[in-house]
Amino acid sequence: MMIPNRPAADQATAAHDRVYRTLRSRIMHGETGPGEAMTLRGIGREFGVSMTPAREAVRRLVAEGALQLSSSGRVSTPDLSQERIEELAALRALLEVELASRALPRAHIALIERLHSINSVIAERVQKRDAVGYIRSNLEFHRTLYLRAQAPAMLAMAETVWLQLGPTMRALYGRLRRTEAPQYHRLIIAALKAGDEPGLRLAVRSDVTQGLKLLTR
Amino acid sequence: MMIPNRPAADQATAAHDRVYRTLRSRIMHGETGPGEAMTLRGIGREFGVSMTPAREAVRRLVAEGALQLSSSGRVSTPDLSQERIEELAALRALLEVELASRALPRAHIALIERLHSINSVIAERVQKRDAVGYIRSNLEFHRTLYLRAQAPAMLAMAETVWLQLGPTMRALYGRLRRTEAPQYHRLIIAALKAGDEPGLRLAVRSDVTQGLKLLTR
DNA sequence: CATGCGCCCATGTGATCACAAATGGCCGGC
DNA sequence: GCCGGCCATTTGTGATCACATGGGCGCATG
Repeated sequence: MMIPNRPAADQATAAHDRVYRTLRSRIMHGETGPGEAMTLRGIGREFGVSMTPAREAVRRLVAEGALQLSSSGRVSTPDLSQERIEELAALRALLEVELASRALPRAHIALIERLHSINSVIAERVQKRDAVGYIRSNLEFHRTLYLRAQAPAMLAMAETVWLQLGPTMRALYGRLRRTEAPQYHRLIIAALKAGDEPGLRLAVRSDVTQGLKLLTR
Repeated sequence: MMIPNRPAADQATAAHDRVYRTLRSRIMHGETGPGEAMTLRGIGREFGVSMTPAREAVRRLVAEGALQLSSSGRVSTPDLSQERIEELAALRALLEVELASRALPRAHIALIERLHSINSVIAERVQKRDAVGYIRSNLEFHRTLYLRAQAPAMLAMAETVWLQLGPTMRALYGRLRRTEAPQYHRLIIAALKAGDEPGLRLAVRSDVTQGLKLLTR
């Protein structure tokens, strides 16, 4: 039996939460491919915990759609159907356009500069063909903007959609042979600067659905 | 009418799933008030299971926002702030308008008749001052319509919002001294019959946000 | 060589136990 | 009479165990 040492005040998070967060980050940022299987004992072994916290973390991720349970209880990252991907993209558009719109009146210059700097990180990742890094920075760009919307429930929903799309996104951006930062991010920044709400809505919608388009053809 | 919660494809469900479904239904339909506390051992005792399945069910409900964990891990139904309620109402509007819009081209006469019949059940519940029955039938009305949208992910998100609003809804409709079925449901049905999409969007939006209005004043 | 069958082990599920922390009430002091 | 600290009990967390089941792999057979 493990000795439940008290690691003082720095690590207040429970074990299952640490497992949950790590797995969630992996899935959301495309570090695991679609249909990848995992076992509770395997997770427990990796994190040095028993099956109990592993199970709780997995349950939570299943509830968020980040993982799938087969009929026999086996867990794996979901392999999304074409319709499901389109639906999730539509959800992204719906939610993120609204979030951007709500963030617009609160977007002062410091935010715009921060977005600009994240955008150059994205360009860097793109040139290095670093898919995971690209996805991570791309999501950071969006999250940074949406945080200004002061709408935590809505942002949480958007992140849930990102999570579900995570494993698919790597495959998606893998076949995306681009060498420059996404053009629509520049449009988003421009619309923010100009206070142009219709333009912002269009730019966000385009940015969010662009990936889909090159998957369906 | 019984609870048409799920397609009922699986009857031999695991214990934690039975606990989960029961608690979820209770919370969504306003059978538990806001801020109500529960214990894992208590849940286990009620359902005749150990703490393990109770914990899994609770974790899942926490992930969906149906339950809240205090800093010490105590679980309770959330007591939503005013801003949170408004945000969730905005989410309902956003998602459900889209769902209704997608359902419109697929809404044939049988669906409309079914909605009409559910609506008379609602009227009955209203007259009996049966808050839980009212909420249940009201959600059934919406779910019946949205099922036609063929957008399971979007519907799941809408249900998650209903779940989060559940405990608040009873308090809400408790102070709603109405004696007739909601007028906007009739507008929704009329718009469906006429194939009037803008009218439908407006009617759904109005129906969904009406409850909020009488809470904020 | 291909195919089908059966067995073994890996895997998920749920119960129970040990432990630490928080909670709530009780008692004593002021 | 009121307040504060102390202790018993309740509660969540995580480990371990017993059990049923499904999957995969090897072996036998046509």
